[in-house]
Amino acid sequence: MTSDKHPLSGFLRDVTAHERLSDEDRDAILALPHRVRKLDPGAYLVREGSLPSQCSVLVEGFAYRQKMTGDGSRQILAVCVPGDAVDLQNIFLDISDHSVQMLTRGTVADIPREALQQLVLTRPEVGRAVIQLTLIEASILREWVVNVGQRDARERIAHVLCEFAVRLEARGLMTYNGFELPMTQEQLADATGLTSVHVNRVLKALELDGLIHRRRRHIQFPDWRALQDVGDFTRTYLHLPADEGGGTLPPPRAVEFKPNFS
Amino acid sequence: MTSDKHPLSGFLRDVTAHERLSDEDRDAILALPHRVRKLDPGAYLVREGSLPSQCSVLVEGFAYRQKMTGDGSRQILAVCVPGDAVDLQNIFLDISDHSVQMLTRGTVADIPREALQQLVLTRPEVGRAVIQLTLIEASILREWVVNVGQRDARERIAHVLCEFAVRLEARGLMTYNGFELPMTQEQLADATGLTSVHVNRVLKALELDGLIHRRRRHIQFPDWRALQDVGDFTRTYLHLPADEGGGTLPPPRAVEFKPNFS
DNA sequence: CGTACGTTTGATCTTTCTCAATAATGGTGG
DNA sequence: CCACCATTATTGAGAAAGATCAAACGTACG
Repeated sequence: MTSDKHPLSGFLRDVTAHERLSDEDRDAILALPHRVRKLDPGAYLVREGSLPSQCSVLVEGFAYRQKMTGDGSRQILAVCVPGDAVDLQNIFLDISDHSVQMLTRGTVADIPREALQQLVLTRPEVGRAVIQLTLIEASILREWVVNVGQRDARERIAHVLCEFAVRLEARGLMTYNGFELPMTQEQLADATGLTSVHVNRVLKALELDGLIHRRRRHIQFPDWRALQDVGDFTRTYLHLPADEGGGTLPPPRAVEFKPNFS
Repeated sequence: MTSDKHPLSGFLRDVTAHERLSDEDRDAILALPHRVRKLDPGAYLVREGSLPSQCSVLVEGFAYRQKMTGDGSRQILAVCVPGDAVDLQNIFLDISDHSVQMLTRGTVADIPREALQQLVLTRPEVGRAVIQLTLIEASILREWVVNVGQRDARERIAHVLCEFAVRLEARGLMTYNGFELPMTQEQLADATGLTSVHVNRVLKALELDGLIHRRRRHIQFPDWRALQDVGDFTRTYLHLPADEGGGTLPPPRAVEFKPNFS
């Protein structure tokens, strides 16, 4: 067990984000049997072609969904953040059609497949909430198809950065009006259908244009609105609960740079 | 009402494809209240941004999911075939993140949202079956990301054709070892993230190489195995029920061309 | 302190897009 | 049944975005 916090609390927060749940339902979720594991970057949570006997919830760290083509190239399909149930897809399907790997070091909680199935099928409100989670994932996936299918390199990268920013902010994972990009430029390339070389050039260009600010892997957004425009980004498809905002990065929180440099 | 066949029979077949259902559950599905409508090509079944009050099931004809970018280009996300519940996504989500339009003339059956919600939440086995349908849709979507993100034009087109062929065959909609492509080359382009001009050239090339045979919109597959190889196609991601076959187009059914021509 | 991995940059090559024009097709009204 | 119109399909030539190949530079970590 990790510290004082219940490993599934992030998951519970996620599940209840869209759906008020009774205390009973909430307790039932927290009472789910689970085993906590620490994992290194690259470790597999799900392997394409396998039948997983348990469903992992990401507790700390980041992971990514991924699928390989016949000639060995890789498409990254989604980035999982803490709280995400990493393979809801596989609760009711018998063969995993893609893999999930850790992006960073982190910890997961494994829940037996049957326990989760039972919970979802016997508690209608929990069922509804979990269905919503999978539908939102599908919505994000649709936007990825659009991103990779219709936008040019600059737009794609800007869009992905916006998506990360908003999703991380929604879970309070933004720092200094920016975030620690958990992926290499090569992984970013595999997520956008580009080459790492080209990703590098585009990042440079975005920075030159004052749309992002990079310091190591930390990325900040000096002009959040402009970046959204470049990336053709609108947050609706994320189906975030507090969607009254209308599309701004929460409180543009006094754009402060660490004055170390430049 | 159309002829002697129950409008929802195709949907029922779909739902029960992966999950044995009790007679009660089956009756409950067929007893769903619904209204049948005839629609012309281009008619909207769902409009992005709207909150649909009912869920349409496609009875006859084809439809497609679609999303527009800010600069007006369109990405086709999926093609719906008869039997598909066209907006399961929207049963439990309040704002549609994409549109669905008819591809051909056809008929749909509209089911009130609440009726379907009730059915899914109160009958665990039906719930499980419907969740499976949405998960399969997500799986297909993932493969589309891969297709558009990692494959070159020739591979993309070949892959999409293979997917159509297998999905149509699974519902007995193949004729003469081929099918009637329900879309223009421009729509095919929007589905693959290419230009209609380029789609045209690639189709020609595929035909020259003896991988497909075109006669009007009817497409046949003289060398089904080779086409799958070119398109890097494996049917696993479709999660078809009878998945013992291993990956061949059902019975290569005595490759017969209409001897009209060439 | 050196090795492995990630980033950055340059030069060149390909695929695919754009623009533009011409031919088929299918459907419609007379 | 035929002429006509609006789509859709096809083809060519030139432009561009992004890929590929190759090398140098940083940085992190054992």
